[in-house]
Amino acid sequence: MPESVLPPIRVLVVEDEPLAAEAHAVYVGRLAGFELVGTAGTGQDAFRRVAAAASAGVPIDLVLMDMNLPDSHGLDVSRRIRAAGLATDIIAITAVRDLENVRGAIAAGVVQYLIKPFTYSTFAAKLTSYRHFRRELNEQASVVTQSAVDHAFASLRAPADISRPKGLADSTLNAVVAYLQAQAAPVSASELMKPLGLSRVTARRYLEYLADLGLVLRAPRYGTPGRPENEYSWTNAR
Amino acid sequence: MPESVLPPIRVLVVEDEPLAAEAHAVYVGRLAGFELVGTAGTGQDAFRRVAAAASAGVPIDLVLMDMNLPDSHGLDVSRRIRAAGLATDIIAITAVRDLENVRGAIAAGVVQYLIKPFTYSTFAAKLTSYRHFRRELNEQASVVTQSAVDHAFASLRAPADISRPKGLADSTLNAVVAYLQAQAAPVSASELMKPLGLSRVTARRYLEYLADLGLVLRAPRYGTPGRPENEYSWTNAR
DNA sequence: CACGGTTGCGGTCATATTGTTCACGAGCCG
DNA sequence: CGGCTCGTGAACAATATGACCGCAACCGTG
Repeated sequence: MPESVLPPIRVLVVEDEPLAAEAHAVYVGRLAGFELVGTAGTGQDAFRRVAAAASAGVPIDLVLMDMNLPDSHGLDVSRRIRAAGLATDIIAITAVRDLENVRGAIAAGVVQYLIKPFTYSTFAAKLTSYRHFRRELNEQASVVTQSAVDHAFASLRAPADISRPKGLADSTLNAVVAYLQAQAAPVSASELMKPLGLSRVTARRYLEYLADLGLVLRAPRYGTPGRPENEYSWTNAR
Repeated sequence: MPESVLPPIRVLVVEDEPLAAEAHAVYVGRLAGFELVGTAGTGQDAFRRVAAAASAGVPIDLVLMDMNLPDSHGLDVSRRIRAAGLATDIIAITAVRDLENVRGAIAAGVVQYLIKPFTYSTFAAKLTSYRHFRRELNEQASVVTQSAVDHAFASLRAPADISRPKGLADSTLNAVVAYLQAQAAPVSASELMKPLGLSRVTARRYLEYLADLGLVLRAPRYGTPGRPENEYSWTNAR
């Protein structure tokens, strides 16, 4: 079953302060799987861009929305987007951190809430977890089970485990990546253990990590007796 | 922290089928910390009730929204509530489980997505996790931290218990469903084994499962020698 | 027209092989 | 020397496969 490479997630940065806007834009550009489609400085402009993109057939997938805009509040813009029925997800970015705003953000269908100031790693964690969510939904042809839906919703939450190789050693990781890149055909965990001298458990752990990161594709291999074996292949995309 | 100080979460059940509405109402009543404020049978009625309660100063906290309503779609009602800026959370309840609806639900700020039919324990798990979320937010003073917000979001979408029958793998199930949906003509178990690389036994097991769920139709195929072969076709129900 | 033979799928079971988890040990750093 | 990190091996759970038998409809003969 051919698994297509995912198109990048199209992002619009909404932020009135030029310096911050620039910073966010740079951050987005640094992340794999995201494509910056522009920045907007006002609520008006933001809504227009989102609506225009949707009707032009190249919808904006994600908006990084500052709450404090010169002409309106970010929540109002979010509500307008909702009211128009646009299928755009929104991550709120704000220095305001009172309860009412958080509640309001959730009620406006905001997917994540980032409090300024934040570090790049926090930012990256949020967006990565969003990418995770997108990928999981895309892997489903059609959502069939409650567990699949639960999984998708759960990956919208903020895990701190992104890009933090916990329990993984850099040297081993490098070896695995190098071997995968050299190999044209997909590789299974058992096939990895011999050439690299790793145990099955360890090999699988690294492959699984890379798959979660979206760097390798994972697909079950049928046809042999026994539980199906997952095979992993390096994605040359990007 | 004493739980009794919290006011109950006020719930509105939106469901046009009287039997289901009654069942949901009973379920809500059985859960501690929730208070049923009524049921609505149409989208119009639902919106009116939510708006009226908000302006009367006794806002509805949570709506259990059926997606299939006689006068409009649940997502449209959700968008209207959003557009009005009402701080009400929504849990979607639906038998429809395609990708588009799930995406749309998230974009409409839906907090959880329950697939009908569900057991009481699934229902209870979803509402309990929502109650957790409410409590966490209420425990905060007016100023919140990033980690507190993260925590709240996480428990908002915490996965509940699941009940995919054992012996079936999600990835295989997805592959089968995807193939069935892509195929216009009915498919037999043997015909499924080649394109997906599955054995006949496995293919049949998944097809049989989907048939039991009512997602595919099963019919014997006559005219060929040998025992008649069952053919399965995706039901485009809805 | 009746009736046994042929055919090829339906259903079940044992088997194979991996995924997962857990406790433990080896190396490293302070 | 103590604590932390990472890999290993073993035990257990999960899940597809192959083989086997029986069945239900076609297909011949009488």
